[in-house]
Amino acid sequence: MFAEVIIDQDAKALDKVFEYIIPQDMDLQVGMRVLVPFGKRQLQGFVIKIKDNCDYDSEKLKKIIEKIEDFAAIKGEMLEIMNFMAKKFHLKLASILRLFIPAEMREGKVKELFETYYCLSKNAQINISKSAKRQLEVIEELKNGEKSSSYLGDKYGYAPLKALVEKGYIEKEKRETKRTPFVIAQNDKRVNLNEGQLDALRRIKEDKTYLLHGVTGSGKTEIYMNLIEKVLQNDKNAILLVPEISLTPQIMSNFKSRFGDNVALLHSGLSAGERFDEWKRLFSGEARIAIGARSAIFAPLENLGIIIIDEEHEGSYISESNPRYDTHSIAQFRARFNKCPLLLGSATPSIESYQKAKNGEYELIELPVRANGKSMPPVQIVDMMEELRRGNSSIFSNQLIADLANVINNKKQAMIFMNRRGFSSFMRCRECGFVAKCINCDVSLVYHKEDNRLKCHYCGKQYKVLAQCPNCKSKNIKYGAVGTEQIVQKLHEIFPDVKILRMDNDTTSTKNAHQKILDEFRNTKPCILVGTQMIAKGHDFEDVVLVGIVDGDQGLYQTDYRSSERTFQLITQVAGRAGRSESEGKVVLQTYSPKHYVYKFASNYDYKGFFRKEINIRQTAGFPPFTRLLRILFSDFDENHVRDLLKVCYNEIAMLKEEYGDQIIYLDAMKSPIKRLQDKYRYQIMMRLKLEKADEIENKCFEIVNSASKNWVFFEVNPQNLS
DNA sequence: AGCACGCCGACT
DNA sequence: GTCGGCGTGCTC
Repeated sequence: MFAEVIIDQDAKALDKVFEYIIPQDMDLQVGMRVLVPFGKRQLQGFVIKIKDNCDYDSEKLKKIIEKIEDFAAIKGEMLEIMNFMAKKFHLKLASILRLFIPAEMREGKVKELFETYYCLSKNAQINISKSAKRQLEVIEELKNGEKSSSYLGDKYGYAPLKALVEKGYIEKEKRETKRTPFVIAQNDKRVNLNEGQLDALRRIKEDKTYLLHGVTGSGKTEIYMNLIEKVLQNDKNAILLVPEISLTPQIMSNFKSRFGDNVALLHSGLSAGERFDEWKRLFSGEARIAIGARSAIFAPLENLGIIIIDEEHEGSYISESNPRYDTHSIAQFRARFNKCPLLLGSATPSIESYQKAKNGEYELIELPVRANGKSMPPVQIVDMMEELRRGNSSIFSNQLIADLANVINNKKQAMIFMNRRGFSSFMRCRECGFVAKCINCDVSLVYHKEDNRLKCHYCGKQYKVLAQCPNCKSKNIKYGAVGTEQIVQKLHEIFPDVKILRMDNDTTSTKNAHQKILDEFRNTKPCILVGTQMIAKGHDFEDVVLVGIVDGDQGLYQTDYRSSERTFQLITQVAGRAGRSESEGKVVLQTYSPKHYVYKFASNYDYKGFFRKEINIRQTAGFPPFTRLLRILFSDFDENHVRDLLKVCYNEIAMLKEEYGDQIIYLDAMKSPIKRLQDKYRYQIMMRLKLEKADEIENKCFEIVNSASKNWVFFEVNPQNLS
């Protein structure tokens, strides 16, 4: 018998099947990891197939040395996923397989942690002299149940333990320790579902994809819990994906208290060991619900009864580094493989998903009202251009300051939101609000400090920096953005006696910083919390009565076709933080483009209106979901080398135009916006394709690039942000 | 990836 | 003459 093996090395040259002889006495299964001779070395590999005959020269075949584990770490379904991903995302097989098992296993340090426990021996006549005080104390302690050796040793010393064992009064037990991450379990508070929720529950049962469009606070989580409960009752398993940023202790403990040890939590706070333990609990069937960020889609569960992606519009579901994949398609694949529902939930679905729901590709379920019956807080749009004209050139409008003062007087709380993502910034006229855009692409130009130029990230066209506004001739032109730090500082000047907390990437780098800031905020009144996107997620603070969005435009001119969509999503989400309880809430939205359609729809919480407008624009401008953007990234230490390779590939791809004509809407080669990263020079080919032949063209491009380059080249479809 | 083979320059 | 540089090619 022969085995097809993928060598566990992340190199292009090894990205193929190698065949080996299976020794007579070895009972090998597909999906097992093995040690194989490879040239002069011994390497680890994954068995992906077992067969009777071999395709390679049988003289040259070598024997598998040994199995690494006695079980198949990669289950059958995962191999299917591997093939799917390799085709769809153009990835190396080994790099996909590595996603399926915890890092802990791969390093070759599969350490099962054992801990010794002590318990009282059954029917032993205990007779200890009064002088052995410690021993008596140990016996007392053990009457309440078993205790770990480390605990007892620490408390009483090891000598008494040893003595008790020798006398046969207590017994040792070695047990594998499950480092199940500690979560504070709350009471499992069950809520009565409203009619909308019940209807959703009834409908979600078939082998298809559902889009649950439920306004903020409409009780989506409760639906998820009920669906998962039903799945467990049917002896099936479930995966729930949440954005990393939403994996707060509150959310986790909600699920823990509802489902107990059935839940395996996979989040970034876990140590490698903890992650491995949770993986094992899923693998063995001990845990049947995987909850985690995007990589939890690879949970080693079989017989899935449902897959849920919460906040489906979140960009973090797309992996933008190393193995680049998008979670939606993998979830889709697994759901179809298991013939179970895939549920996408969001208050602000992505344009792509909503379009699919409109097409009938997904089934749309709507929850138009909040579970508590309350309406969303009113949004007041403040025209910052008008403020400027009135002589207020600070970052805060008079309105926002007045509202903040009011909050402080009433000993309530406020959140100030700063949308600052990415490192690039656009150019804007301070007088008239003009923003420089590319003539070809109608996206905002990015200001590049190092060569003092404006560039279009979609077509690569460069422009001279403007000294004067072409619209109003003003010279008051601004580049760059305000940061959270600056906001905190300015607020301090205005409200010197008020506690102001900051929460962003800088202040939450340490392990529990996140929680600490939130706890402090919860217990301080009045208080202002200033932060980035991370304050926008699922934290309910009863006394937050004001949400201020300092610069709504930050996201709007982020130079990509999704910027309006993201801005809408963000405003809706941030607004949802205000007035969660009895107190009335309010949102103040500052903008330099008060007439922009995003603000009109967002301030009315009109998702459908926004969708109609946005989908129209996408269609007219030829952006996804009506086209496919393709980015091929080349990088190498040797700049001449990348440039040559780029040229060769570009020329060959350009020839595809003969064959495909206007199917290729746009094609160009350029430097990548980040020209050098980790000492490697980066160049890219950008393409925009019509959908009909997009797969075909993409595959041909891959073939061209793959055969021209000895290194791996990265393909990205509809990239989130270009760098 | 990593290891050998191989074909060029400069050293005891 | 030989030692060692790294370019190229192979690993079932």
